[in-house]
Amino acid sequence: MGKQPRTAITPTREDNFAEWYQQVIKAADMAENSPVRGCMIIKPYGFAIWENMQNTFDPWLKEYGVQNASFPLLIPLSFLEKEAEHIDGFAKECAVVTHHRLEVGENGLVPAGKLEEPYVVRPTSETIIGDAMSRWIQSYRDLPMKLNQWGNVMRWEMRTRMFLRTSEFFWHEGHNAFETPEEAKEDCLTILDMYEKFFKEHLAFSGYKGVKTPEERFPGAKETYAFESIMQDGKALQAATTHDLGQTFSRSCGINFQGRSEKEEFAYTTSWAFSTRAIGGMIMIHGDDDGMVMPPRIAPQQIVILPVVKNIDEDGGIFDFAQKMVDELKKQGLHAHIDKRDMRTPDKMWDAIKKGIPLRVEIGNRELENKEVTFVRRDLGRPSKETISADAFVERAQGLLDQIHDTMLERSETFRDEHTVNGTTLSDIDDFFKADRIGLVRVPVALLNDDKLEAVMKAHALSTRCMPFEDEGQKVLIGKAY
RNA sequence: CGGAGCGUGGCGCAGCCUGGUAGCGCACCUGUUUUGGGAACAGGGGGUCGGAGGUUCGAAUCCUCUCGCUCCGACCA
Repeated sequence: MGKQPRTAITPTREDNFAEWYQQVIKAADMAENSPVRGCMIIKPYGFAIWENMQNTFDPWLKEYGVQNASFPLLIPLSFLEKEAEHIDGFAKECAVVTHHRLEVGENGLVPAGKLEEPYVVRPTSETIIGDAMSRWIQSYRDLPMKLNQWGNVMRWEMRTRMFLRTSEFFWHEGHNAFETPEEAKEDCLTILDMYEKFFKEHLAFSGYKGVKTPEERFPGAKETYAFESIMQDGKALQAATTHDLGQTFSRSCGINFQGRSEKEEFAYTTSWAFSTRAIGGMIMIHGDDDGMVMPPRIAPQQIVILPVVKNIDEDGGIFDFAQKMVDELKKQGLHAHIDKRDMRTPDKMWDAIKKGIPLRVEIGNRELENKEVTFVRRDLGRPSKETISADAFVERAQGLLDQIHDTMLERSETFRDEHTVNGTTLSDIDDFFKADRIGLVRVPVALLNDDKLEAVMKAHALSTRCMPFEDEGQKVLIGKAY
């Protein structure tokens, strides 16, 4: 191939953000579309990110007293019917299983064996977990009960986008039950804090913790809390939510128990989740025009070593030298590897760049002679190129990764701050979006009662994102969202 | 579900208007020289044009129906 474009990804973010997003996923080899409508294939490099998220977050849940379990993929239709609001929210997007057999017909296989009662492929599991809880909880002594499952759900979305909205997606869904409403609320806030910690300290996401407006609440919830993040195109992304379900589901599912006062009582339940959508958020927050920029603590590959050799079979000792480094780095728990593929070095470099590997190390004869390495930080690019002794690199590696994380988080926070503007009136909102500015507008919650707000929101395809805790419920963020 | 666009080797496209059984770039394979920010030359393999039906001596090209995908919108993790 001849001249390459200035950036590894075409188009650039500025030129066409949506298309750029797709191209980053493709270039990093994270996922691709599948033969199934709205469902994607998560490729090994993409799935490794999800596995790392699980490996990080799951121990935190266990520490908090949550136990993992697994509930059926299929939910009896009648379960969904139990909760009116819940149905309103999900009925339109349910895949339904109506048969249990295939027979050979004139035009191929046809469904046979019609089910008495259809099953719904779970869009979320409140009802079936609630049903189990109704049997498992008999006494206040059985509370609190904290359950979680890592699994997949299906929502027949009209329009899908890889990672951000697919018909089938992976997530974890937690379902807790408590004796009192205070405990349930406390649970929601505690888990929201865990989410914030996870997103900030591991994915380098900035965001706002806050309460959802009634329109944006989970169907059936008394209150929904969210960690709301902002993407480089100014749109908000709900990265994680916790729902205070009050007694809605305990009443419809029959989660009752004998209380301390010997009376029959209904439990207070919560549910909470984040999904593979977080990967989409990582791309849109951190990615640049050369592709993915992976947050170091979640990166499947943190350090890649590129041996710069003339001939892969005559490396002059570079591989041994590099392998010793890898061994040392691995002792520190770092994910380091040598790219030994039979490819040209420049192609390996671009591959590492597009995959967003935080630290790229080059070792050629120049380095070998002096026991040195040359490294480049993905977040800063070429200007960060440095040559230091191999020993020093091994010593500094963890610190460098931490610095990369800090830089990425700081960038994200700066972006959030620069793209959140304060307003006081409806026209502040209108003017902002009329001027094609990107970001969120923070306005007094009193505006929510203004009759004309709806028209303004509709005109610019806006929604209320959340009422940030930091504003003590006095302000609401309004903007576009994924 | 409304609007727009598109389905031709793995990917991106041209060909279609003015029918004559397929072409380009990248990727891939072989060889030589290369390899520190996307290599060069030479040779080579691979598609029947989303699907069905129709018109025609003949269809990727024309007609009808259908399926699917992408983007914008409404809905939503």
